[in-house]
Amino acid sequence: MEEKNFFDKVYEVAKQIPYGRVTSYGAIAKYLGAARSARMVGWAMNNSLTKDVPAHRVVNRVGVLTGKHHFDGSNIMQQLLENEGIPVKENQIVDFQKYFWDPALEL
DNA sequence: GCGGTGACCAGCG
DNA sequence: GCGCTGGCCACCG
Repeated sequence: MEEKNFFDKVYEVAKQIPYGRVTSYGAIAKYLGAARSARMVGWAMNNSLTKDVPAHRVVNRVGVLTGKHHFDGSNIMQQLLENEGIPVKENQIVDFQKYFWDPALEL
């Protein structure tokens, strides 16, 4: 029961991302105990797009909206982040480290 | 049932 | 200092 798959864990963590905060694939992967599996985290986000998971709050380790291309429009991901008070410039989050939320650190 | 792929990250040359 | 390769697990064809 508690032993969910990697995907399910990613969904749970992504859902726990607080408002106005962002995290990285590596942070989630590391929290799950597999920092080297960050690739799969991104793939999980791809499936999370059809779920209630705020995938727009998840970016790479440098704060770049790598997955924006997977959203409906082109700047949808950026609009969502700015709507939460997170400044985004050139598909990159400004002061990313300031808004960075580490699940392994706060959970 | 098997092989390839995927929104990445970190180490090594 | 920069560039490339390896690694991890689940889903798609």
